[in-house]
Amino acid sequence: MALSTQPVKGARDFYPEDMRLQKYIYAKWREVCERYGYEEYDAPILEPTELYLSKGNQEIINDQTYTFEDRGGRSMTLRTEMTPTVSRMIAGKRQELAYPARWYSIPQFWRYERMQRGRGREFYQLNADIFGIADLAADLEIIDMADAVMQAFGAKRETYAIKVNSRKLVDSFLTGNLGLDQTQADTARRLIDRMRKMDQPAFVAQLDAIISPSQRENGVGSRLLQFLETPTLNEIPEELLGNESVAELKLLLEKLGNNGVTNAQFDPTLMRGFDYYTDIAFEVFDTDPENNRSMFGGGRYDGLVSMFGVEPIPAVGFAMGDITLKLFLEAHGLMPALMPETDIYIVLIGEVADKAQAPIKQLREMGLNVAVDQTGRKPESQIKTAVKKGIGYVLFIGERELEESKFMLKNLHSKEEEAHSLERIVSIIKDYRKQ
RNA sequence: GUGUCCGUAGUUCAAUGGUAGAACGUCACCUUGUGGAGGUGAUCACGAGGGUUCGAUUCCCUUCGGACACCCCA
Repeated sequence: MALSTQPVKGARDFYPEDMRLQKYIYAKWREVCERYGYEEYDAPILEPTELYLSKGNQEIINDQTYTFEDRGGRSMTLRTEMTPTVSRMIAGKRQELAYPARWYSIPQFWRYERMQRGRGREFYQLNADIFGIADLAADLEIIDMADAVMQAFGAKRETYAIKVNSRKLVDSFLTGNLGLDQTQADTARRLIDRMRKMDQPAFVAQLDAIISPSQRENGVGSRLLQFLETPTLNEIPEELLGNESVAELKLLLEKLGNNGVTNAQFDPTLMRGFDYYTDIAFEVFDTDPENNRSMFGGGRYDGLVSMFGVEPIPAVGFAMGDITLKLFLEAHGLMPALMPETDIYIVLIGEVADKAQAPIKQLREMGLNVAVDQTGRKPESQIKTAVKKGIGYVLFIGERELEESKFMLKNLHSKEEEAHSLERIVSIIKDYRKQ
């Protein structure tokens, strides 16, 4: 039986045209991160399984990771997210780093999942984190940067919304104001996370199942519902007016607005998992009703670095995946027309391969990306290859050109052609690149 | 893990219980220094395995792969 030409299930091959888009995305990601002063880092794709276990969810490890034993009997896991890894790196050099540390990375991740739209088993994510700032300023910067990434791809603010919530606020409301115990609060958070996907009666029924009869008599259920339906922070229930998280959220949204990020809004149902986030959390949604999905998000995770047995370091970060981003770009007509990297395709005419080496080399030394056909086929076929590759120019090299040191350059879009010196060719191509 | 749908040339599709066609593509030639048109020719497929059957690409089962939803989403 023949070997399969397909990539492994759930993973993608990046053919050159796919890679071109990928490079475009990475370039934008890098550009924005570096504009905010973030430095790029990377780490191994393999981590010891304990790194993920210590977060406490055995089921995730068993069912949703690529985990195996290496030849030394160690349990290894292909990384499924970057936050534990970057926290490990920060913890490892905590004494010598200059804080605040602003780091970003574009790693590949593997999750053993059932595939569906916008989710494969292999994907890339931009991860950006800031360490060492406990103040709201860090949350502001991260959300502002997440927005800047969307802007860099040409997204209009009405096409996406940034929903913001505070884990601290929700926790203090559930356990403080409503008097739920920790187990109840955890269960309630999971339920709230799904609220937008359920109908109201089903939600209320499940909520009633969580709270005790005496709590129900105290109006716990209806108070929670009232909170969850808060449209804006100005309409927050009275019992939360003094909560400092409310003031922080207000300040955050106000400052975001001042930065021009006008599409950020409070959403009390936003939970964003329930693992390591400790305070502000946010998620960016596609507002298109056809694709009204959460695209990416982030938040504050002040406790994670201390998992390595060192003093905690405050941290805020976000991550956005390449697959969901591509869906967004497609849905909103933001896919760029990408040019091939090759500037010129050399068509050799006659037996001139040897003599053509010198001018070709000169073109490359002057900074052009030059591909030579090399097949010895007739010019027609060579040109067709260049057209198919999407290359902008063809340069003919035959006896005539070599004698005159002027080479016939043909623009494949305009079909115009003219003989030029190598220097002139270089300047024409460099002008073309700028378009 | 559950459910629904789907697998035919490189691609997009068709037909058929009696071993498959087209379009586009690719390659060659018409046209040995010039592409997108046209002509001629060639190339290339029933995902895999098993079952029913005289005979299966077609029906059934399994498996692999794909799409979507649920679950989950770190």
